[in-house]
Amino acid sequence: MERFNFQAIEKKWQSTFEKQKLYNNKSSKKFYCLEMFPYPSGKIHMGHVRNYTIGDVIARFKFMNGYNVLHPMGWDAFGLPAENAARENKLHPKKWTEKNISEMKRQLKLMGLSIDWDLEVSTCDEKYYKHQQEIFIDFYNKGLVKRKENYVNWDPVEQTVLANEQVVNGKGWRSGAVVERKKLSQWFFDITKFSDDLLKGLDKLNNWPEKVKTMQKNWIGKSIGCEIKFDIISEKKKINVFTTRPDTIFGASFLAVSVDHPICNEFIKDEKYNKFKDECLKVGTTEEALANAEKIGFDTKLLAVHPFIKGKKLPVYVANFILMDYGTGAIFGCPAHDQRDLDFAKKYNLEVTEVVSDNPSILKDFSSLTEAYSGDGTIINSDFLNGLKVDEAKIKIIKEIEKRKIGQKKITFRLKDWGISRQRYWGCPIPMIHLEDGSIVPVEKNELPIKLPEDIDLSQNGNPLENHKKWKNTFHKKTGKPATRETDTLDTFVDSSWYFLRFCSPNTTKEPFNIQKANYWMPVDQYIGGIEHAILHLLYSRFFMRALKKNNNKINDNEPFKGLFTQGMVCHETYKDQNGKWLTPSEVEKSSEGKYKKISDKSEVRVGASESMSKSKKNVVDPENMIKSYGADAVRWFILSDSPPEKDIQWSNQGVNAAYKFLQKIYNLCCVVNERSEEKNTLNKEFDLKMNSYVNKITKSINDFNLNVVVANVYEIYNLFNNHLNKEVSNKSLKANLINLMKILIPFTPHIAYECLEMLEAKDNNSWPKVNTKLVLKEKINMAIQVNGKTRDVIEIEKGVSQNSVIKLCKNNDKIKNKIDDKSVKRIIFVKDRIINFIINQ
RNA sequence: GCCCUCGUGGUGAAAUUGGUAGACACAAAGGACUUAAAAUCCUUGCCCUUUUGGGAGUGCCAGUUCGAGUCUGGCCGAGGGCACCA
Repeated sequence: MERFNFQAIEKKWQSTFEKQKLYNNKSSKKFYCLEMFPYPSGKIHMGHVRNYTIGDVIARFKFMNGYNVLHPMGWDAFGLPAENAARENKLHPKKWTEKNISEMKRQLKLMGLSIDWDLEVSTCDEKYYKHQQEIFIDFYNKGLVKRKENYVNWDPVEQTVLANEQVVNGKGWRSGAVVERKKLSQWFFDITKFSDDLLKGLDKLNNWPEKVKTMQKNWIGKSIGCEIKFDIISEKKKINVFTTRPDTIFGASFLAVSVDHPICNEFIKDEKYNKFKDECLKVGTTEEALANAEKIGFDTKLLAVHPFIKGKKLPVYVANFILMDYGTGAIFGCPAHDQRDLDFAKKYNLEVTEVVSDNPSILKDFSSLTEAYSGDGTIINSDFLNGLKVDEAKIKIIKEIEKRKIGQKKITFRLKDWGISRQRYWGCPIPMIHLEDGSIVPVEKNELPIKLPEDIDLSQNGNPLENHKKWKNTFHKKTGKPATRETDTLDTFVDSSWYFLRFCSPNTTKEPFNIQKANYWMPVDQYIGGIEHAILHLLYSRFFMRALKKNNNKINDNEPFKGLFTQGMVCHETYKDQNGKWLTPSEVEKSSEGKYKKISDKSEVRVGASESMSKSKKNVVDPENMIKSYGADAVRWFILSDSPPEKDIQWSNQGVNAAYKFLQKIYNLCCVVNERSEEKNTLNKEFDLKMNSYVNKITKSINDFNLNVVVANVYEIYNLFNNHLNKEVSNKSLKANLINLMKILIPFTPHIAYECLEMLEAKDNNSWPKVNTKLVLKEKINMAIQVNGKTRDVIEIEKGVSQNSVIKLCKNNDKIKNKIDDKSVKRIIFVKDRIINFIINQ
């Protein structure tokens, strides 16, 4: 028995993997396998290991099945941490990033991935961002870039603008500083132009998780309704209201507007109003706070005229639950059929009129009810709408509103334009210049790239580009007039919105990507990454494809990712010492009694819940250490076993150790079979049949991403071999099947698999074992024999055995025959290859 | 508050989509080998019975069915998402 020396073997095969390309020159079928590229933070973590292992399984599997596989890797290399690190360590962001990239690349290579490193791209490389600037100018020329003055979330620590989605509980998602509101001129991509198309496109993405599609649908938030203009009594003003329930107009009892609504301008000096406004702000903007907040309002004393009920006047309130940036910033309140309106009406003693009923003969009494009725039903108390269903009433009332010219049908989206300006140094410069006359124009394309200056001063606050006068001051090439550069850089989500296209032709210098190559490789067949990018990154990339296609109609696709898989997180138990300080797993050991102790002083350790690995809780394990101790194959094998890839997984040393032991056993099995010489052959057929069945199952499981089931099946195959080693199976059959097992292992544990295949002198190692469909038909199956639905025995029979033959078998079966004499059997249920159930009188 | 997802042994989980519940693995207990330990291998794992057997059992309650982890209704619990979206 030889010891499997993983260190030597992994080193040996990794040099092969580096040269290996997953392109089958025979094949015209393509497969683009992509994992979300990492931010070069310094070292890889277990989340990367899981992500890239899953991707590697798919890439190698598809290659072995005859596809041309594109499997690239790159770096999402711009971003704030580089600037923070630069300030802390006095290391230039570029140097810091380059150092991290080379370190992480070295670590990734230790994993034995089938990455084609010739395709590597880095977003902070001017060869990459040059083309991004080109794309920006193209979008600008197509009218997809806007400049808007807008309130922004200003992070006082980072001195930068945050996207809405980067504000968590009113604080910056990275800095944690309380975010301020500030008005700035910003660049925007006109993503809302594509709202409807982005929504419709989701329906065609059959290989996306439903969860992600639902999140995007909610984010885009299409609602169909109408606008209605209300006249204000004794003033010339009108209030324009948006509603999705125009059918409830006869139940309206008040109007409510946002505190930011223009009509509020006349109250700016009103003490009561300002008090109310402060009250609204105090509640905060977080959703949770608002949900628990009481509905409050400010009575403007204005009265609006009900457009359909003669003489009816509606009080106008300013209410804390109305937002200016959705719809028109004003609503009409129909308390009977909207919960918030009902809460509000009860507080201010407003009228509640029921206008939709699920049972018109029994009217609801909303003076005692606390729940609004928002379901379907028949319209009542509503003049010409009476008797209609909700949907019919909506159509009729909108027609009437349009006829009277007091409003019109309107579709609203919640999706907002994508603000792309960042007041930061370490990002892609926006290729625009400001002329003295105030106009802003793009630079000439032949001036690109607009490079980031390297001599910058990071010790000052604010944007280093703003402070760099030499870089900032320039000339307009056409007119020779002095100009200043735009000092905003692009949001890093822009960088990651087209990198998958660049991978198709990473070295082309003429254009962002070669269209023929992009049309061949795109869309990405399988994209794999974390659920945290469910909305932004994926939505922005979908927008980019559409915008690029608008710019160049030779592009075939408008969806970048045909298949999406979101893997779960890697978790670990948490440890605290006696003083409540977090401990890393490497500081803790398990004693022989099963108790956890601190290694340094043997004091007791409190074990906490398993949570996703984070630096703050110290429950992290270093992938490189693990690879050093157990080998890359064992780490890969363990991270794929036990839990389904989409669920969280718990990292444990016991688990990875078990994986390590199993690979050792696999290696020993190969040694044993390789040295065995005797020829026996009575059981070959049965053995071949079983192996064939496993190959069939595993092939299906990989296609369905049930990788943990594959691992379980491989354990079963190992047990099968172990059981047959001493039986009469010829070594020829054992060896042939063992070669197939090793081929199955290539995507999972490539080093040991190739090593064993070499030992077994296997040929054609790049093809996946073929399933013999004729043998699948001959497989034996276990059939349950039930009496009154209870399983009484299980028999092994061949596939396709008829009902009569099975009944015969049952009548001869010792456990069954005395239970099923002809008189008592009432009915027989027979499902071929599954089950037979005898229903008997009791 | 709204939306989505999920509840199976001590643990991670399987279950051919309505057909043998708990595959496979981790942990545990017992045993074999060993002077010993490690490594390795075997056995066990709810209740009743000495065994053969029999019974209960997939969060809870009901229903559909010859048959329910899977379908339906109601309840309870956990996790995730959210921009009070009119």
